Amino acid sequence: MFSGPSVLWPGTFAILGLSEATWGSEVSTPEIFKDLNPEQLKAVKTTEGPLLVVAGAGSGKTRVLTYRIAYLVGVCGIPPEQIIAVTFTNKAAREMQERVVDLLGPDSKGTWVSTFHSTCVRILRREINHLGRSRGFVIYDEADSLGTLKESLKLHGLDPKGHDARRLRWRIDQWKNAGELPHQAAESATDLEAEQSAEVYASYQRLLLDANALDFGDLLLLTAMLFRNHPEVLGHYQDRWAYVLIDEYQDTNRVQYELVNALTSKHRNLCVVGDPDQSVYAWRGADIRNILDFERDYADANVVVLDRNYRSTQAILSGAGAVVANNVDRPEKEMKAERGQGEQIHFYRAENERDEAAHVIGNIISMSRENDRVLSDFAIFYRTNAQSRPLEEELLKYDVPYVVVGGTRFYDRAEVKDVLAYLRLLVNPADSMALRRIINKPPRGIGKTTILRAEAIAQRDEISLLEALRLYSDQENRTGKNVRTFFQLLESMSESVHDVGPEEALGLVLDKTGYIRHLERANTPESEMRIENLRELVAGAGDFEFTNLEEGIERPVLELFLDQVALVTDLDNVDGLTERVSLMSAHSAKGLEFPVVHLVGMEEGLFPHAASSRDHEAIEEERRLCYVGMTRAMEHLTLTWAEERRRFGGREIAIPSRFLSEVPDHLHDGPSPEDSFRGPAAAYGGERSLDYEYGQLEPDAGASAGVRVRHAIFGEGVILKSIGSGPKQKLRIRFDRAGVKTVVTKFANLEFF
DNA sequence: GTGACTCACTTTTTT
DNA sequence: AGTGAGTCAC
Repeated sequence: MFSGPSVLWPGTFAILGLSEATWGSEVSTPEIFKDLNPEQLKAVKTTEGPLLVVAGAGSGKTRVLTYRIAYLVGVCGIPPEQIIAVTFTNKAAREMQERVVDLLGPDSKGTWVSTFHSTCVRILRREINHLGRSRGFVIYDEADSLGTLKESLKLHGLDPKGHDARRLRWRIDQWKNAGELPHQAAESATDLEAEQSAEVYASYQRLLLDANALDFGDLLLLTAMLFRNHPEVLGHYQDRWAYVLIDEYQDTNRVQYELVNALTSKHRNLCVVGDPDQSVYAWRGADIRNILDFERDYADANVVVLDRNYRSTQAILSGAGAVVANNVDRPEKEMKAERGQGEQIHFYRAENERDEAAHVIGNIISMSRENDRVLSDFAIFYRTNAQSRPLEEELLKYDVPYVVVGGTRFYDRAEVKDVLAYLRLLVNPADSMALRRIINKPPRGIGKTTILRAEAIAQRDEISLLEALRLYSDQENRTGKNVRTFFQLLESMSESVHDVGPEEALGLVLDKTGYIRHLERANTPESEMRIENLRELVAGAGDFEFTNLEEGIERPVLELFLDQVALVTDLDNVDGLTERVSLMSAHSAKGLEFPVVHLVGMEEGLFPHAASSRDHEAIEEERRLCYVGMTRAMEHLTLTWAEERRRFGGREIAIPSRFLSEVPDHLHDGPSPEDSFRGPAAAYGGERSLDYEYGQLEPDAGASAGVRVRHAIFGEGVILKSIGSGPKQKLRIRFDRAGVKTVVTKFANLEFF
């Protein structure tokens, strides 16, 4: 926990502008830096040239970053606006900003602390015209972007349904993460499928351009393009930011690497902070090589290793360390605990997910009564967001206040997206995804047929969907009338919406469209909740307006609001001050810490997740994720697993996670994971057996989703679902060659491996 | 064009 | 178990 004084040293600003030389060395270093250990101090004071800080879990990484900024400004006299610090979440950015202000006072605000994505948005809002595009672009979220991709699939005469679209969307994202434009993707394509995908990528980009929209990947990719093709623009930012700090460097992907490189290639004052053991975003294109190769890429780099852990007890740290030590592809590193041994890690074997929830919540309730514990001391982590439900039910049962971080974003709720889509359309009439979304919400008699026809016209005449639709208003039939009414509605809003803030604009939309009245008519608990959410949205817009009034307004507040909505996540709204138990995925937990942590669902197929058990690298990432989860705990850590779990509506037999058996016995109490192994499933316990040993699959034994099996006729496949139990147990299996089949376990003679 | 119904699929993790 | 897409009758 950060514990710096709120005022650093008297007369901070008296020393502004003084160089370190003026202050001499160690002796005259301001008092506050005595809080740092020698390595941390070195990381803070090595201000010139490239610096890699390998900061293990709990080693005071954020403290180093904030003190470094304080040092640069307060001691070296660097103007705050020449410093940029980039983080991964808005929350981390805000936290860092606050701490810097604590250290240096409000005048340090000129330092730019923000995420890669927000930084890119701000740059693009100023400079995107250099790429021949308009500054008024909108940011498409996942759903909009998937919708757009489906449109482009249609253009290619391909089936836009389900799986393929998602896979392709993912593929395009990977290209963007790698910094590749469509033509580069096409060049590197080695097979027909890749070629075709690259073509779809090209037309997808075309559609985005038509809608004047950027997806998440574009924010980074287009900024990289800007820097590639416009040295004068790059030069401006290189000079502006003479000192660059990057947090969570192990999670950067290739475009981000390129951006960082470009920005720092002139002054070379680059400080990156990261921990290879906490790299958990490879699936999103993060390239662990960025940190592993740092010393090669920057031959003159200084390296500081922070290996003292101030957060966790020895037991927790050793347990987590023992788990991650099983990774082969990992530089040798061991953390030293500064705190005492502490209590053992606790293991709990639950009958099912409800028993698991009851145990965890019971534990929290009884612990909250002792030792001055407050509810915000407690956190529950899981691998997948869907696991929050039984926990929430249990918390509700006992009236324990809690907050679920992540999962469905507030701004992803249908009603919220609808109303925001009206604003988006008003701000950017080219936004066809927004138009599609709201054209008939609430119902106004403009249905599928009309939209389909308008789409065809839009495509043929190369006009926007809105323009195409406008052609219908001349028709003297019912459709024509409905369309006219719709355009009148838009016009009645468009004039005033530009002159008012987001709060009023939302009110206007709700009023004119009759959206709330439509919900009220439904009069169900569901619709009431939606109305409640919309009120929350309006209130949130009011807050946004309020906090953004004093900032220098470069663009209409309404547009800033829409940017923020696109980039903000629930995680950004966690504040440790509220009296609540926190529930979140292990990914969301990164960067946080809690005195008491429960890590639930430690089962094969869940954690490590089934989707990751295919290859070795993915398993290692799961293991790092487990390490991240465990090392969030300061004093108390409980790992739980269930022997049986409801998943996809059916009951499934679960096998304890291999990570459990990687925690040395003497470091934990409670049952051993081996205790509950059923039959030959024991052979499936460790990674060794996963790769090399085989067993015969019998009913109820190890038949959980995600387990790979081999069938004499159908070949290899992966279990999707187990139905029933005992001799009648059946398995739904997706075979690599033969497709999805249902087999009776007893007769199928399956080998698993 | 709307609403009720069926069915398939979902679950990784997030800016 | 719950959602979203697709189908069908009005």
